[in-house]
Amino acid sequence: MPSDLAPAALRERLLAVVRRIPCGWVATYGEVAAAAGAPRAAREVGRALAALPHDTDVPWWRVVNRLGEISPRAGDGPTLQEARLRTEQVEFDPRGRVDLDRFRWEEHLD
DNA sequence: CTCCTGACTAATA
DNA sequence: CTATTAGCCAGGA
Repeated sequence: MPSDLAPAALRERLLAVVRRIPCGWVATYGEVAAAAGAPRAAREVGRALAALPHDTDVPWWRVVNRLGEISPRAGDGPTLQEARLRTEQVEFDPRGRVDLDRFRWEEHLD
């Protein structure tokens, strides 16, 4: 597998993976990176999502961290992300976490 | 070029 | 459970 992709190309590939996450499912940053062929690019996933325009077609809200939590980011809170996931029938624990055993999207199930 | 930062993870303590 | 350390890698100053 290609491990040395141009940074810009990698970003597009990561976003392409996110676009494939079905409604009602979530994926972790590490999963998205691995599916894109760059298992060490989890941080790049977060950066790519942060740079998305408001009118993007990329379902950025379906990406959570390895614990099933909405990763805290600078600025405004993650309430919008949680609301969008709830709209898709994704459930949250009292701790504010998604049960990855039930809602984690795995590429081979695509 | 170096240095710092971060929507990440993993391993310890 | 929390705290610390380390590895990671693209961007920005």
